[in-house]
Amino acid sequence: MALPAFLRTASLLTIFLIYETFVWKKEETMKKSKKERQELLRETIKLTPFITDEELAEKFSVSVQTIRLDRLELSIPELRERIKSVAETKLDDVKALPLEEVIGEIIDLQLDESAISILDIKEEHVFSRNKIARGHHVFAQANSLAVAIINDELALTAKANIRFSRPVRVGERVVAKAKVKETTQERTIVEVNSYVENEPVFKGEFTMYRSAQDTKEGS
Amino acid sequence: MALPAFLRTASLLTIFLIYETFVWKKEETMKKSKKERQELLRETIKLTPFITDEELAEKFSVSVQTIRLDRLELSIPELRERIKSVAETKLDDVKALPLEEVIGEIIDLQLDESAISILDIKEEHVFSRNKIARGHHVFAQANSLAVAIINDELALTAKANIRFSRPVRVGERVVAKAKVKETTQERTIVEVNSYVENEPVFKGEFTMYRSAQDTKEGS
DNA sequence: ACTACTATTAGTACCAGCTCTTAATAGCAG
DNA sequence: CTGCTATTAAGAGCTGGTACTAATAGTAGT
Repeated sequence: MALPAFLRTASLLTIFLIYETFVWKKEETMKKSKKERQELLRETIKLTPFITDEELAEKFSVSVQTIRLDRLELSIPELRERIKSVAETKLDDVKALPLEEVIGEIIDLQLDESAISILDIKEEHVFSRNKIARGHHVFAQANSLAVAIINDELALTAKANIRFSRPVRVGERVVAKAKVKETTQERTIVEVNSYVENEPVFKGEFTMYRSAQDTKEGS
Repeated sequence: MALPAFLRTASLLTIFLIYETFVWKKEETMKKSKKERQELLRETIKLTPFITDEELAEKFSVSVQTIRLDRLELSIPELRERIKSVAETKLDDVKALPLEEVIGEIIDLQLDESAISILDIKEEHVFSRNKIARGHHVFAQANSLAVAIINDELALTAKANIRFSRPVRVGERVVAKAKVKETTQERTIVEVNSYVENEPVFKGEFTMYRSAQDTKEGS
């Protein structure tokens, strides 16, 4: 993962968890020692990189200057640089091919035509009992692909008709191939077929609503 | 596709290609008309969003002010805003990752009869652009419930027919109610209806294979 | 030729969010 | 009481802008 240095050691999961919560309580009333504060500072910026010195100062109940001194000592770049490097790794990712809101890695994308993504089934995708992938992961890969293929501001899944033709096991690589079957003004029908080594495992027809900013449901 | 507006119509591949190349020749010697220039400007920023007005001014051999007027007319945000929105979609990616085991909290379970689960839609479930939940989360909740209701060692989703009837937004609580409709030796048909405050948002019919230790696919 | 209008350019004041530097102050340990 | 660290403050300067006013050039219409 091409993450910038100030983010690199954070668990991605944690990032989002805390990023989400975002309820910035001041770090207690008691003042921390310099070391403690700097450690927390480092964590804080790692978790919520888009935070100004001023906000940090308030959070830790110290002056802005202290925060800047801390950043200097910890070699943490300023906000705008942090934003920029996040944005840059984003562009990197575009190069590397994996895409946004997508489960699975998109390896080919012809907008409004066809797309291919792969998903490696790992332990976290399967039932521990039998090592068979939970269906919703395979569905999510296909659904994500159906969303990604739509070259429009908004794409929402309205309907889907799916069939799992054989179980997928841990270690297997699912290749999903999406093809646009039909396009009307408002909706697009996308067919997704998923395979493990050329053997079909999943087939789905997705009716996607496009653009119309508030129509049906979301994916 | 959660790309910022100023990027939205560009091919991702193209973005990086040109971004990479980055050899900025001045746009000819001849001055273009306003319309031509603005069109090129829009393209240029789409392809290389990290470009300052000054650089653009040089590229088009006009003054910085003209570039700013153009951006104003074209509603293209300033550099720092552009960088920021690219960075934000990057954080979306991080946020979008988790899709755990059992989705939703099961609050009632009558094996082989009915079941209810709730899922609170949080930031990580939605598209940041419009705060609408990604379909696969709503699907996953229903599918998980369909699996849980089966009183057997193994339950795999074989087929599903689903429909999203209205978008679910962040902050809303989805209540999924599952009911067993039909049971034969090998398979069970489960109907799941999901609501937000009694308003239907999702409906699905799941055909589940039970027990038969290796039949169909996984959920 | 005069007027109207568009496009372009210039200049000023202001902003966020910094960096860099100098300097003052508080608190504590030896 | 001295020396040291930590903290805070104050000020200049930077980048990449926004917002606004105003001057100028060129072209078209009458």
